[in-house]
Amino acid sequence: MNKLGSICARGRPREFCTEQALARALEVFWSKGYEGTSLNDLTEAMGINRPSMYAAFGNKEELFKKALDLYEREKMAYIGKALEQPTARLVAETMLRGAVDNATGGEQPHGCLRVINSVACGAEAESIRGEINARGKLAKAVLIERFERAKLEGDLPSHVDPHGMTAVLVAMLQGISIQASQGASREDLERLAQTGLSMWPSA
Amino acid sequence: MNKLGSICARGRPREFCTEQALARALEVFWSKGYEGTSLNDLTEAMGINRPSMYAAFGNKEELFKKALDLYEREKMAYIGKALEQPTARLVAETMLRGAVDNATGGEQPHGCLRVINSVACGAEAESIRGEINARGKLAKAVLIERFERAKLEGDLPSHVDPHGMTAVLVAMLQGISIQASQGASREDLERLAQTGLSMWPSA
DNA sequence: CTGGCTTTATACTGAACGGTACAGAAAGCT
DNA sequence: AGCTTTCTGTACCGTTCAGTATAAAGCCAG
Repeated sequence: MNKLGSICARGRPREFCTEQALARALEVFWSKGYEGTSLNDLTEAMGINRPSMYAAFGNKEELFKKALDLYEREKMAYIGKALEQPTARLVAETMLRGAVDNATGGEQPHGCLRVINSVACGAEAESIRGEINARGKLAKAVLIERFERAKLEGDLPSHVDPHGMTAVLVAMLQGISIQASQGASREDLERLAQTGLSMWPSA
Repeated sequence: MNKLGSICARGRPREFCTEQALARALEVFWSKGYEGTSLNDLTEAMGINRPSMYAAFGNKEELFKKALDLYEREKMAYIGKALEQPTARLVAETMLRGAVDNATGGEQPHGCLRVINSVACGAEAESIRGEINARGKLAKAVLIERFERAKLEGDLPSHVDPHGMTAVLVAMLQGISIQASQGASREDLERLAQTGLSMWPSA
């Protein structure tokens, strides 16, 4: 034990930065999806070899979840900002613009990590899909609550259905994600967002 | 050669119905996606063994494309009906309702075969994704043309952007598909469609 | 019946997958 | 120094994948 009680790094020190490696892993998962990413893809992008990855992150699934946490912290921050907006319309506008920015931020447009993996393929990814759907359900509930408040505050007409409104907005966000991963240009997506916004009910 | 020139089935006759087998394969692809479906899944569902499948359909990829043809012929017929509707609003309504019906037709709701596989994972499915995106692009072009006509005919306001309108409608259809595959109920999806329709611009 | 043709069924191939055993290398502790 | 602890690199494990070689089974024409 160290006399000073300091964190003593015994044994050979790690030769890579875990945060940087996680960021690299996120990039790969983001462009290829969970199942489409192999351990070779990951270790190559992370610049480490397999046992190091297992020691640092557990396994492929845990690595993905940690990458997903990072993704939500960094790339989905606009959702938090959106919910703080004063009107329902501004909530929607902030989310739509955030989704477009997020989808077209990289070299070539690619869909939201969540949306991509919520429809993943094999039985291998069942747990991943469950995790993502749970997080999505939570976000939906928050949006519904926000739109119910908007009705009370009068910036959403009384005839609208908050559940339906949320489902439509989420559908637009999912559409942005899918069309981006299908190769839509930034202009295409901006027209989608703009038109969707022009259809938003006014109080 | 047969004297009568009739189709003479030489050799051992096939013991299964190809159309029925293809329909079974479609069911599996529809619920598991292209990459999520293994040859074991397929042959088990089709009730035949591997070499029979290869002899009858070529390989997994060709089998999928034939299943996709069948899917579009049977399950996406509503798109043709939609385009024939007299107004843009009715086009949208027919498509939205058709998508909801299609997604909730089976035992449990599952997304559109196209949407599911347009975001498929690995490099294995690159060709599949290309095929699907090409077909989707075509459908989008037809919709844009339809909405341009609607503007000329005056049942869509002059300020709307047909490209944007199409992208929004397609996003709603994709959203229906994704939310269905995430386990949304029929009621959820109907509220999505209803609310989306209530936002449709009136002439 | 015999020979030719096609579908069956079994069992296999090579490659890729996620995950790991093991030996060597690099640091701190006593 | 010598020991312990942790990380690195290689080489491997068992499993699953799409696809196929091979031979038996079934049907026709002659």
